[in-house]
Amino acid sequence: MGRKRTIDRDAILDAAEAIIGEAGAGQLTFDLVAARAGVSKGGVLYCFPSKSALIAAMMERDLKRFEAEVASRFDAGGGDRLKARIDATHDESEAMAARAASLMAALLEAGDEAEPLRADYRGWLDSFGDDAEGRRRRLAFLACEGIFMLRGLGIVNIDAEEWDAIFADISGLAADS
Amino acid sequence: MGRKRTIDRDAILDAAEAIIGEAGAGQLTFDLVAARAGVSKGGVLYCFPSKSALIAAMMERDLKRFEAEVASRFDAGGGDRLKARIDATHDESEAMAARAASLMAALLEAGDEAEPLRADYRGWLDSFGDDAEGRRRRLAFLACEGIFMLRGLGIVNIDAEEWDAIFADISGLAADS
DNA sequence: GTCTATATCAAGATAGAC
DNA sequence: GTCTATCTTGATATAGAC
Repeated sequence: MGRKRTIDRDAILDAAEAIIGEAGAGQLTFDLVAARAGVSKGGVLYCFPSKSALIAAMMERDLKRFEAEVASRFDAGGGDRLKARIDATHDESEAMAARAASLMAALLEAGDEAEPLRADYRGWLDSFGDDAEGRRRRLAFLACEGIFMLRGLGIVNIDAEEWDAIFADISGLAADS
Repeated sequence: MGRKRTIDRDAILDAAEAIIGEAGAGQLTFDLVAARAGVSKGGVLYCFPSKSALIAAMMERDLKRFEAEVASRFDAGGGDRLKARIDATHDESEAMAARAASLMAALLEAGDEAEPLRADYRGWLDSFGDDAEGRRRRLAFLACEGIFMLRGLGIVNIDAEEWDAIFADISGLAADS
């Protein structure tokens, strides 16, 4: 919260998000972001010294939001973190899902900057026990990721009805089979 | 099979594949591809008029290979196409899987050129019935895609043991639960 | 310390020579 | 049908204004 900073990092991230939402990750350029955020290109680069830094920052913000959403459902609900995560994925806006998937894809080449994301996923995979229940819940987790990515990457279009049906099945598998 | 064409399209695709395999999709440039294939940059661009066309061609070739693999397992095995596909994914080389996932990601912005891929996935989703068995098999399909993408995109590292265990569970879910 | 303006360089794409 | 020369855009580095 430094008093000195007059450029608003969040405003830049908002602008970048808007561009991705409207035109896709391929259109994300410093020129566009700068224009949209009302900052000079150099100013953007001062805050985010490379494109992968910018993308990593967007991803980190989204990841935090998503984790907060999961935590809130976890606290409200029955104490099942996996169920909270599945429900959060189910309800996530299409815009946020598309952004998440394309950011994941964009981070592919970014190496170290994707670490928080990798740690999150590795943690989930390690959280399942080796017994029948743990393995069943791991399948539910993977199915949730599978449909999330297929939709987010634009590989399949899924209407609300199919989406709800699939998540009902995933929840069922996580809960009991 | 045009007699006139002296540039070997497959040789260009081989070169592009080699680059992605060694250095990642981010290093794929026309200059590198041309040098590696022993053709001029213009020659490459004559065959593949844009980068997304080149990527789509790589993807289409990989998709054909994969479908052939599935078909061969389907013919040899017990007549279960889903099982054939799950097994083919399980056994797919890490190199091909990484390429497949990063090509999917790269095709994100390519619009129409990803159509064959979309059609393939949509066909799979539509192939499952609405009864308990169909829905269970759909979950197995999605879990298979989930782990495939998470590994292919480099989001999680999975050793052979974990990989085999997961696919054993996926096969079990597809077969009976 | 924070930011703007400008320079540089790589890479996708095009036009036209051969 | 293929290749060379060239254009254009976007990512990044630098110089210096405030």
